[in-house]
Amino acid sequence: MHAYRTHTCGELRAADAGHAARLSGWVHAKRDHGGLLFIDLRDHYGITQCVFPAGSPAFAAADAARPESVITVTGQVVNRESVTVNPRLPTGEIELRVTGLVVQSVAEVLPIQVAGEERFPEELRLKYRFIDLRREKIHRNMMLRAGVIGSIRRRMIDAGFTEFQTPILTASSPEGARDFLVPARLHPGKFYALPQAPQQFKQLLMVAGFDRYFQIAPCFRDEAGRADRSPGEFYQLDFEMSYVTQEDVFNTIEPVIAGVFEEFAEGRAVTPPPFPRIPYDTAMLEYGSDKPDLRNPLKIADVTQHFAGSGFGLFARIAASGGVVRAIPAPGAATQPRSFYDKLNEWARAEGAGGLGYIVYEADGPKGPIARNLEADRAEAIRVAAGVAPGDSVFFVAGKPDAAPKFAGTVRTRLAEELGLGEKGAFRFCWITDFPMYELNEETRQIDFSHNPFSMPQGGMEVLNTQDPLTIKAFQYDIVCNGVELSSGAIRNHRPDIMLRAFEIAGYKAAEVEERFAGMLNAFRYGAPPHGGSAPGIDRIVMLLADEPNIREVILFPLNQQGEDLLMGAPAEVPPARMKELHLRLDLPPKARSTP
RNA sequence: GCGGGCGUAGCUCAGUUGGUUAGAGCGCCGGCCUGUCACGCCGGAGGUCGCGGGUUCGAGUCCCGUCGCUCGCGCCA
Repeated sequence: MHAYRTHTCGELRAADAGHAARLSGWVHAKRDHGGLLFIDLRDHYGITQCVFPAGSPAFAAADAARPESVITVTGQVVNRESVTVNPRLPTGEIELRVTGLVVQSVAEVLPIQVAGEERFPEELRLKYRFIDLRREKIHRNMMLRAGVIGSIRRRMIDAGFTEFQTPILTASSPEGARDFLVPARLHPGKFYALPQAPQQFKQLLMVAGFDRYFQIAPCFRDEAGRADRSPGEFYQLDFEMSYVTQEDVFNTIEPVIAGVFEEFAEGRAVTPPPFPRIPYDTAMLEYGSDKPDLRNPLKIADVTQHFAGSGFGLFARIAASGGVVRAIPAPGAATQPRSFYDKLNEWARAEGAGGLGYIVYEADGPKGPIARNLEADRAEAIRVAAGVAPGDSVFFVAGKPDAAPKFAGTVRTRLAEELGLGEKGAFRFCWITDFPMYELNEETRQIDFSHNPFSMPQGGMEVLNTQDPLTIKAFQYDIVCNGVELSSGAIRNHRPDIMLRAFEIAGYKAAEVEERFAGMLNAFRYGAPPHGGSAPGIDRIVMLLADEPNIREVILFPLNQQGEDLLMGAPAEVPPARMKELHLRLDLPPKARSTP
């Protein structure tokens, strides 16, 4: 018999009864009945109940076995009597009657428990991640992650993409975040940067003629974490394609994304391709966000014109001074008590809004403080614009054109929650397209790139030379699922002349651009195909599929919010000899110096 | 960098208006129990109430400072 196991702990069935078997695993739970003792033995594959009758040679060893110790048990597979069958275990029809037990490794008292569903502080879970990862839910999350990555890889290869590994030790990339730097021993005073994304490399691969590239790519950014954003490092499905339009990119990647989600959806609905394409301006109007959650059926309408010059003075004045009024429908809310409206109004003030106006459309006409001062035909026009019927209400957000639409989006989310309108158990995808190429920096009053400076402006060189920069759209797009931004991508600017002009508009001198992006610009001067791509976040995809609110639940060994690895003790100081070798000397702030 | 929340036993948490010896569940240790499956029952050990200072006859509780964790803003696709 094999030294450790003839079967896994998830394998034995009624058909194995009567046979000898050997299992190895962790002591998941132990139930001592005096004359009879049970051990639930657990491994990666499942749990098998092991029985130790009183007086058997293994009984004493089982009695002494500690939870989470690793043991090997040998015995006979026996059918359980019908009343003792456990239908919740796949192995529940049988048990192992143990004749021999060997302890392979003793576990000390555990800082966190594996069995059960108690919640433990994240700090402890990360410090003892190797124990935490034994727990059922997170163990399953990691297997889901591996399955998702495998599925993505198969589907990308089937779609004609080739996987390449791009450098980890590289130069600072222009993504906009802070770089992680690595001192170069052979070049005193110089540093490598870890890639924020393989952006330039994948574009160079297109110039090199590989046509369709992808990579499950590690990306490094020295920025703070969030619940849905891993600090330090994360993974993207990075891909790029040559000779494509924006629609070609969408049509190629949609079946991959939808296919992966369907494969792991477990009954949850998935938007079938083609995903809705929503222009950025429309998204900001109708959803008040550039990452709308389409499970929420509510759509915002602009009703500024209906309040302009109306009898409702407050909104009329806002409209007259260049402000906007947005209407958010509240289906069926006409029957809500007054307290419902008061509560929301109070909430809106707490959120920093002036308030939250509303009209209740009852069967005999519009009601409420606004309706009392508003002309009947205007109230009716608003009802039509908001797409509501008698029995519904409409809420209003009024204010400056930059802030009001976004708060309308917040109200849209809150109303769907209050009214229980959000679709459950579904993955609703869309593309947000036509992002503005430039935006006005409020502080400096200068024109900045609003997203990626390397995307192609819609209309090319001509619009750059003729159009107001703030009205120019880029071939830039995001893929959004359930209000989560999964990726951003673009058709790239592969023309050095257009790129230099695009940078010139944002205030960059040609010499500066030539120097900073020498590698890519140079490559584009020797025959570059039109190309584009995107890079959906792997961690966020798994997070959605695992239905986890926190990205660290789908990462094996995540850094904490302070960017520390509590298990391995990183970051750490380095010995003086290494510092000398690297020609580095510390110049610490007073606070860090006094830290032990 | 800024703001909110939290910090009491190994873990999860309770602790009233400031008042005697700070509690419960899980875990741990010991005992009982032959059909449990997060077994059950009895008993026990275990506490610098994050840390420092202050107010008070008296502080887990009030005040100030500080540290840590977490969520959010800034930052970041």
